[in-house]
Amino acid sequence: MCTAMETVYSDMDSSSCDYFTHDDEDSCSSMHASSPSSSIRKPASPASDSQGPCATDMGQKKRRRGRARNEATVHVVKKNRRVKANDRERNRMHSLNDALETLRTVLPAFPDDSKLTKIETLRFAHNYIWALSETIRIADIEQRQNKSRADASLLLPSPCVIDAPSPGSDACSWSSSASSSSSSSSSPSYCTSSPSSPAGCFQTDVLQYSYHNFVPGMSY
DNA sequence: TAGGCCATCTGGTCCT
DNA sequence: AGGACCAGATGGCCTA
Repeated sequence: MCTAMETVYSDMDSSSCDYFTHDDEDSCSSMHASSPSSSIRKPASPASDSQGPCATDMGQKKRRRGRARNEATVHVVKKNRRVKANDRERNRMHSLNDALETLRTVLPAFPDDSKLTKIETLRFAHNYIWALSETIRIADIEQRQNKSRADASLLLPSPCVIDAPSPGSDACSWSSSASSSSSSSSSPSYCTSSPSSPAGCFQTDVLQYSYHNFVPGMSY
């Protein structure tokens, strides 16, 4: 980690970077202090400030030296601003990665699969949402058909048939169970439904499909 | 060793 | 003015 950073910084010192020129000896150390482990950076101490090119002798060339000091100050201000921006950007990317990691925990985990990459996570999440939507849609159609069949034949309604879909109802059982089970563990959520249900068969198929294929009509 | 993935830095742009 | 967001560049690590 540190070696990589050192390489980057050393390379940048030798490049045409405006903020880290060759006379900027402390740029590397200050950047190291802004590593992800510590956001506390060592401020420019008065001692190091006094070691500047114009700190000791403010004699005859006072005006000229004053201007040089101004330039140095502007340089330091720019550098500090850059360091702060880098720190914010790092934190922003970390929060983005945290969100991605949270998304991974919600997605069903398949055995012998290594960690999904970022792009795989996003694509699988898209497909997974599509699969869940399809499952709910199919289950809803199925439920309506059962109800109309029961009404037509004047038979007693099946115990599991409900009149109106509601949160937690059978029509939504898989999606809710999937979300609840996968939120607490990484076990495959497609095993939580009743295997005898056609929707259950569909959900497994559609989940496998969502994992291994692209959603129809989806462009990347 | 090439290629994929990732973390980080950087400068530009937009927004508040 | 400063922060958020973005895309490009760069270099390290890992794997086939």
